[in-house]
Amino acid sequence: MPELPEVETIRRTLACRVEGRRIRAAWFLSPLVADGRPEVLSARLKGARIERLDRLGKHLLARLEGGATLDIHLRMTGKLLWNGEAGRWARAVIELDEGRVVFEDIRQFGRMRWWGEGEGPAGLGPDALGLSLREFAARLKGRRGRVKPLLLNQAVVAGLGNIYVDEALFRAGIHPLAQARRLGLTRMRRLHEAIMMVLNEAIEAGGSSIADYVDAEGARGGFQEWHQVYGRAGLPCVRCAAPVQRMVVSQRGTHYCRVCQRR
DNA sequence: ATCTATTCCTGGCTGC
DNA sequence: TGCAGCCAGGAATAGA
Repeated sequence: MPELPEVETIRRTLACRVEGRRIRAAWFLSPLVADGRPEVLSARLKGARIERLDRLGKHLLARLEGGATLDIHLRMTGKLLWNGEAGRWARAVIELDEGRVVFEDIRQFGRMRWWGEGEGPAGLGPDALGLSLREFAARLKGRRGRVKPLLLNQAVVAGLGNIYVDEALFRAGIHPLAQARRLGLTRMRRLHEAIMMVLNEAIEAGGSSIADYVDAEGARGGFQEWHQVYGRAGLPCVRCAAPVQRMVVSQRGTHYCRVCQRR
């Protein structure tokens, strides 16, 4: 599942390949194109130069000459492969003046969208990476609700998903069902630090490869080896040896230690 | 505002 | 070996 560290790793492995290149041709399969018809997107992209590859939360943003943006969201199983083959799971191919980008997506949840000049993905909070403690605390304090659903909400903080929320909450010693606005400054600071640490370490490791994720060169990530709770239900907690618990929160598998994580 | 359930989708896994 | 049934979950959506 590409979350912030995986999308950032893809951005880093792809940016040097596509920045400055011109799009010769592109095709897309429905329903990949979120807003409009695939052939309209193809026509818009033809001949455009990619100035820069940015990231906001889990969105990859290809900044095009003239101010438009191609917004790419990988959702669950989307991959962007540099010079990949247009095989069984290809949903889009973007041919550049040198090389090509193949979008593969087994489960077809991924979406691409065109934004005109001055437009962009709507309703996103600030990117999780580089978010200050002050702003982070303010955004959680102003909300009712439990901490895990809030951290998963992209309008609150952009970029966190199921894996990194579980990992950050464990490292901060906070229960996923804790009321966010009742977290004191100490625990808020610990949570902020845990998020930064987990995201930075995961980027350093090239992301987490549970099943499908690979970067633009086809390389798997290594951070799954460092997961402390995610996917470890029933195994001993790395801190206290009590079995890691699993429950469902917001329709998502939630992994935590009932000894180390307090409400 | 916050919550839950539903939808999309298919490879991989479990159990028989 | 085959097969049915379930599971994984990001985000949009509807309804309570």
